[in-house]
Amino acid sequence: MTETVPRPTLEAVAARAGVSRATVSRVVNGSDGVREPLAERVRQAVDELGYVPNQAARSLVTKRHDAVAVIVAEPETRVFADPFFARQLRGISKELTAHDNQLVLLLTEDRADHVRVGRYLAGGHVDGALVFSLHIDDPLPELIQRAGLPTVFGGRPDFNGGRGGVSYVDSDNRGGARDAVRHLLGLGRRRVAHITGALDQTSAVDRHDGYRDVMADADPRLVARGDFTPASGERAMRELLGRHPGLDAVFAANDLMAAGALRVLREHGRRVPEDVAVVGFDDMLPIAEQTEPPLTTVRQDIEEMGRLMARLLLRDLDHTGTPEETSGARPDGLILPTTLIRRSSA
Amino acid sequence: MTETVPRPTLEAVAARAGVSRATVSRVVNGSDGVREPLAERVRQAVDELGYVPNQAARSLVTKRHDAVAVIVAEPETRVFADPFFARQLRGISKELTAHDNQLVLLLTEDRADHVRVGRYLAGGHVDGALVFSLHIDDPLPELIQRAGLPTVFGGRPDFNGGRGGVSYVDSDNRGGARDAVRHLLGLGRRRVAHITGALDQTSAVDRHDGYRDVMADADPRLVARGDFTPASGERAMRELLGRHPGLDAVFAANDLMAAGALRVLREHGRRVPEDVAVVGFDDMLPIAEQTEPPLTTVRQDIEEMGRLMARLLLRDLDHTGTPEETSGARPDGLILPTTLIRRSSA
DNA sequence: ACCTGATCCGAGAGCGCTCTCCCACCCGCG
DNA sequence: CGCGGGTGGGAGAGCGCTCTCGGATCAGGT
Repeated sequence: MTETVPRPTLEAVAARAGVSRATVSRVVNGSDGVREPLAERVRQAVDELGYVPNQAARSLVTKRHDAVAVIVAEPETRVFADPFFARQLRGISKELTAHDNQLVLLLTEDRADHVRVGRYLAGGHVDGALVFSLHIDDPLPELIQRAGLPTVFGGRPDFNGGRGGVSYVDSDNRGGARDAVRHLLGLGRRRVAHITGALDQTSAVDRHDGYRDVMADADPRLVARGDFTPASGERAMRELLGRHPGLDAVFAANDLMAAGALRVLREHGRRVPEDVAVVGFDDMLPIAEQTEPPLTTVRQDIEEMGRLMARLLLRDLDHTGTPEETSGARPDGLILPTTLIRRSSA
Repeated sequence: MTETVPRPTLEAVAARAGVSRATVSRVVNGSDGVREPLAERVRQAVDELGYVPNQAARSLVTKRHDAVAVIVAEPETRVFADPFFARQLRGISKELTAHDNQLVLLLTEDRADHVRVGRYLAGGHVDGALVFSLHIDDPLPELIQRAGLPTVFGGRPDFNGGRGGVSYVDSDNRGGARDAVRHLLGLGRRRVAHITGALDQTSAVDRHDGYRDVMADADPRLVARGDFTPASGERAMRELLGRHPGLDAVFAANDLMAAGALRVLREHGRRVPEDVAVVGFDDMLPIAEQTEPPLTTVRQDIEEMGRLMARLLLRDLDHTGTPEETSGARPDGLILPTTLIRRSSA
């Protein structure tokens, strides 16, 4: 059926244009040193034959692959329940394709996968890696750094030995949390509670820190621990209501938990926002818009985050010519601003 | 900092083991014809040097890449708002890595991207493609098929000239819809309305067809058109309520629209499920569980779908040796069963 | 007119691997 | 004890490209 037509080679193009392989190569790769009439003839031959360079042959000699790995650690299914992943991927994809790089996706679940990923990276198939490590003490980040590939992390990683020189992109979780709490204070609320996320993730820790920055001397009983799931939001809300019935506001570390909290508040006859104001985090759509009432929340530009990760990495990869600059001048972390989205819940 | 140590080559391993390159190659690729004492010596040399084959050099001669492209067309952002994409990707990823294949992700948005994708596929970087085309009359599928690569589609594609021989994996949208409607009838409902999805997608068409299979002679005014968004669900529900106030059940083509319908029903003082029973489609979490009341819906095993797509493709790719079998015996479509998940809304 | 230098292009090596020969060796048989 | 078939292992070509190097060409200066 589909006859596998042998693809034209550099040689063929050269023959047709009546030049040497070297010249065709020069034209194809856009290097100067080929005068106009000749260059045009080559370009025409390329078009006529529909020539496309063989990437394998090329990287065999250049040692570049124009490909980067995106590694997503997802021991839990939860990662996949939210739409962030896709957004981030899209940001990355856009930036990558704009620079003619391919995106090789590596999804990992367990230790066995880690080994595989390590081998893959060491195997020199890609020029760099973009890594999403969600959990503190995840061995993956270190493992990857040790592979010696240029790497950018999504979300602040937490290395045991903070060696510095780790580049990453993250949202301003702490600042966003501060904004959320200040907004509640601005509404005249004084007993602002907090439902934390899973504290084995830096984002949850940072949001909690942001809350404490503003509510430094608040009653510690105003803080209940959640794990980012809706059920944990409900549980935490009940807990808070039980031990601190007088609370007049809640800042949940994500929208899912905020949605859970909302349900419990309604159950208990508390009106939102009149009796208790609620603020979430993420602006996870369509959830945040669909709660009752619609959720006031902290938005992070997740797609931009992906784009920046890719940009950072690509810039690193271009530094091939200057070995001296490679060691110093590394931009450690890049923090993206967040925006408070005001809906009806606060 | 990270000294780029030159990776050991086949040559180096051969030297260390005291054999020829060919022998090492044989051992590494698991082909027989190397006797045990020698083979062991080679394996040891491989370990000691930490040898990893250079994929570029390998595919240069084998013309295989052990990589498949996953192409996602997403002219609209909507695709990214739902978690399906990620699930499917995970299914694909699992199957692929189990067979030592890489996943190259290609996200497209507009015509320009189509050209790029076409070139990429023609460029022979991957052995096959997995394609998600969401819209009828999307030019991408044809374009990809023309590239001559083995391809499997996610969701029933809609070619103008139904040439057959197109392999795809899809959920049993029609059967699932029938189940949903029959369930409503089983509840004693008689005036069952339907909110369609965007009818430029085969999934929406099929679900609509399923509804009509069961409600063949229903009042056509019981059908309102939506486009899979929550807002369209609300709009459609209002429309239905307006022109057919006596309806006692609604089958929405997805959960997002069902959630919108639920809100409108509440607004109008209709109790769910007492006055109006509601069934959705997708079992999109966490939405489906979080509505009030929790949604009865049709679940599709989205991860399995991804896995099957990959499996189908890989099987196709293995058929390299037998050119005769390639033309015939192609499994056109694979339809996955759906399950009705009973919650409180119906 | 001759030399110098810059510029353009071609020849050829070689990237790391696979795979087809082909030779050497082992065994069993006559 | 020699011969043939079978089998294990090596030699070497070649996949399609890049890139260095050197030769040719051309211009300008003296």
